Amino acid sequence: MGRSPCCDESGLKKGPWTPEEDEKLLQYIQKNGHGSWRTLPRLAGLNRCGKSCRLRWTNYLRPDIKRGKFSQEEEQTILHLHSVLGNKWSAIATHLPGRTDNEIKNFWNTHLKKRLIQMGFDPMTHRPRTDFFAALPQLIALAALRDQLAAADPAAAQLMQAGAGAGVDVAIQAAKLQYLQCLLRSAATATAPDTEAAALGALCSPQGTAHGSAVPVSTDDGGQLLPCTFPEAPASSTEASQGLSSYGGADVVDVFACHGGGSSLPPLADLSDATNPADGCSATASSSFGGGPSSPLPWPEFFPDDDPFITDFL
DNA sequence: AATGAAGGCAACCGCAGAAGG
DNA sequence: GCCTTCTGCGGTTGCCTTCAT
Repeated sequence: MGRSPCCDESGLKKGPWTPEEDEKLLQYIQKNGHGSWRTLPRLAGLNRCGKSCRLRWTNYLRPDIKRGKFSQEEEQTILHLHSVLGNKWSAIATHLPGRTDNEIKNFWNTHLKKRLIQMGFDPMTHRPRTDFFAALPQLIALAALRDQLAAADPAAAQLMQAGAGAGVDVAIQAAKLQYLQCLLRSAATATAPDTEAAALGALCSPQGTAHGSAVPVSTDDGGQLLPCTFPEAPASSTEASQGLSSYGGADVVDVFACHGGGSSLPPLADLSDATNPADGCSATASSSFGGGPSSPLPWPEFFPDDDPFITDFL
């Protein structure tokens, strides 16, 4: 392009806005409208570039801006829309009255994205991260090593328990939870209608409204999407669920539930087909860890019948 | 109480597309 | 059709605040 940025002009102020500047900009726009952003600063008596004025207005001074924490509903809406639209912050912002694209973007980057990663989801695709399962054998091996150490040398095992061992426990429990979500998703995707709007709606399980919320969102073409509900996942008394919940309490559970029902993306072979050898859930489980055909779950070692994790879940 | 780390947010930068001449 | 200008968007940065040690 080669066009020099408008702010290159020397002498123009940058950085945080002062209350006086805000007042000038606010009064000018309320009186005259913003018109041409290029000429606005001069007309309003501001030593700023037009771009800076526009940003200040759209992200902060606009009277219809809603400030404060994002509600649960807004959070879910962002997650849904991001799974469909990607990083189209302005498009997402149109579905959240009073929220700016910048605010949503910041919220995504500082909260939601991290949370998805912690839960083992790829924040861009909203799918379970395959590397999570790929790393599982190593984690299992570490856990086994710790157990052997415990038998041979309790002191050494204690040391390990205090270090990596604890992390392994959490990882294994997280894997269990994710695996179960995969199983649930397999069932859910089998019945999901094949339309974008319905897929968005199907991001959430239809049952359960314990503290769920219905979030009707519009599609770009003006259509109304199915309202989404966010069921409360079964509480677990295990360390794993406690550990996961500590990332965000009920929020995490809700997000998980929301991501457990499918997506607008093409059906995943590795998720929808539990017998698929490439299945990130079942193949790794059954082939690598020897789940027998008699077991209702492919990972009998990890899902014993009396596992509180399972009993809580079922 | 002091200090460093981490988190959160406002603002800037550069690019792309639309609009106008 | 081409060039220039303007606007809007998404990514990134840097400062301020909060939290942990």
